[in-house]
Amino acid sequence: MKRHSGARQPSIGDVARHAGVALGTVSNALNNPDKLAPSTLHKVQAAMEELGFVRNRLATSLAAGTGDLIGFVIVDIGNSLFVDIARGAEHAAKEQDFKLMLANSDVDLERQDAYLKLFDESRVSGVLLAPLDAPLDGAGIVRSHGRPVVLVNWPGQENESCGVTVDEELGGYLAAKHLIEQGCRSLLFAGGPLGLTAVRERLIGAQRAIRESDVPVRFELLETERLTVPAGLEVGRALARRSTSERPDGIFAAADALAAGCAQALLFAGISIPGDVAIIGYDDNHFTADHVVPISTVGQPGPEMGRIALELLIDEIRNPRHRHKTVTLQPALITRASTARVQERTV
Amino acid sequence: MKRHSGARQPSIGDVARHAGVALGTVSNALNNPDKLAPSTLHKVQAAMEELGFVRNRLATSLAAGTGDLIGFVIVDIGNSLFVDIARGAEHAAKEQDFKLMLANSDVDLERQDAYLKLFDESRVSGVLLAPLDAPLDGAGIVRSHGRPVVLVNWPGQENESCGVTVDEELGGYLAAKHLIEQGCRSLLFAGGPLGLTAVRERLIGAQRAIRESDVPVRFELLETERLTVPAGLEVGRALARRSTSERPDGIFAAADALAAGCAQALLFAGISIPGDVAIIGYDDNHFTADHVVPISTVGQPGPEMGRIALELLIDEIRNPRHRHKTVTLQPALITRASTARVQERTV
DNA sequence: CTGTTAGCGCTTTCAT
DNA sequence: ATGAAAGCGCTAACAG
Repeated sequence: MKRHSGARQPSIGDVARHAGVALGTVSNALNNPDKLAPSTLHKVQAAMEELGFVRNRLATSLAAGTGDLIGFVIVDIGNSLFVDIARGAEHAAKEQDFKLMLANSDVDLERQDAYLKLFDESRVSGVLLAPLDAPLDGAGIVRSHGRPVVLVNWPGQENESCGVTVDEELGGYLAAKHLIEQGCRSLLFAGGPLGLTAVRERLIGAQRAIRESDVPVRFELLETERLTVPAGLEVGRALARRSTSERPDGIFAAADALAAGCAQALLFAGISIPGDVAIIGYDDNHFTADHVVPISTVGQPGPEMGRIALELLIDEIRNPRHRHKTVTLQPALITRASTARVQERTV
Repeated sequence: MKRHSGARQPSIGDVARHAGVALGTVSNALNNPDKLAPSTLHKVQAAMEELGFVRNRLATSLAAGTGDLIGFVIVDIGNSLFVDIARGAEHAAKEQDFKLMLANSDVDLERQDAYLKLFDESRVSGVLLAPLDAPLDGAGIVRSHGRPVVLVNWPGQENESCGVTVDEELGGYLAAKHLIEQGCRSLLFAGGPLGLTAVRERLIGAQRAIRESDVPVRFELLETERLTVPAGLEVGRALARRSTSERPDGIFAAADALAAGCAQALLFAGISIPGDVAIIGYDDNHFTADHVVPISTVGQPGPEMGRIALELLIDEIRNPRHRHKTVTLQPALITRASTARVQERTV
């Protein structure tokens, strides 16, 4: 392994010369190794080793007209759901011999579009997009014309692309139903802004659970500005100030961070969880399990979302008779101490 | 914006024909727009728009021999420190007109090397590497021969590459000193495995703080198998079983997750924090601030690490007289409720 | 500004 | 297996 400081990197031509074979043979050693006699193959590989040959993917993909790269534009790399999705996608990519490159749009539509364009220009075989809760009929998708795109955590676009989603309404339903089953009779839904599709759907699910309940359940909606710990603290403090009778006995926070903040404020005020009030979050972020009072939540199958999204993408890449579809996965209720109430259900 | 389903994507040749200009003029429109008359520039841009032209970076970089791509291989995309670093790097990259692509090695040396190779083959201008705490003299660095590499959260290699690190020893010192100043006289250092460089350095810093203390402080080392919440729970439970006199009054956990688990177990056992025992973590992971008892910690300047690393990398790319160096940043003590003890310092 | 051309490193095909 | 050659889409340099 020699040092070629400053010099041009060796090409397959150099390798061919060094190994005393034809240029085409080196190309074959790279792409159709079994079409070569073992001895020549070895000779070529030895030459590559000695020269420190590094294949040039730019030239390879340009000449071949195809590649094995997949780009994944992620809204928020700080969110454990998307990290889980990325892991699942990477696993699946590896199995199909595709390489996965990530780009973080950081909840910024402009950067999302910029990265979509980058992947488009890089002639990736396909792109995975975990989009913002914002219109993607703009430059983003348009730019990707002709290139397969699969939406993750977002429904596919009619005749345009596949999508993988989780049934948010069901998640909301499960959470609220669980609270009711644990004996809660006065529910508070905290979350927002309601402009967010996911929040709205979770709310709708919760309301359905209440409608379908065979015991009467009071319901209250508290819209928050954000889905963060500080927002949750605010909710918790506000509730702590209420009289016991006016306080809900079950809280469904639309996100774990919100639930965590809320729980913290309530505990601080001496209100017991789940004794006085049960609380459940959403997303199964890693920290909920590690809370003093482990918080119940609704988990999304991140790794599976990533895996399925990638499989849909590869099908679109390889299968000429590919048909777009949206796969909807089911969230799972994860019960922990924060909702472990004695059953108070009336007889 | 027409659909070219299935058809070849338009090239600059197509654009030239469509706009009625020379091929070279289109190339200029892309690379030296100011060398064109505004009217022709417009004509070309209009043609691009109409044809849905997407520049081919493969061809561009291949022909030009250079590009504007930087690859970042991250050990653990689930760790908020690295996410912060990535954010800082992305910011800096944007300012210098470089594009940042991410790859997650997921704490796997094999995948780390695979991605380094991928970037190498993709002829990126440079690569940022947040490496495993494992030898990188192997395929990893070797593969990257000739291509600038900057190590993040790891010291640069002698005459090989730059690095950006944080003074872990200082962090350990600050944490232990803080506990002592808060009145702790019996310290426990929990963390491990001690094979991890960072853990070892934090430990050494803590021991120095004790040596330098002008009051006698007892010290105990408890090596853990991992730096996780479950490991912390175990530590906490073990401590809870001890008699009060044998229990330390200050705990320095080498990582936040460890501290969180430990705090949880202690609180569960009815031991007060910081009343009976103060506790401090390390890393400033987002969840420490959101604990019931907000946990003190030592924070690393993630975004700045990323920014500096990228600047070092760009200097190496552009400046022929570049000299390798390792920049060491300072961690910051972040005090919260978990160490807010009444000063018990003897007179 | 035009028109042309060599060449980036590779794939692919063809005849030998 | 070889050797030659066209072409992928672009840059860069040239004469006009």
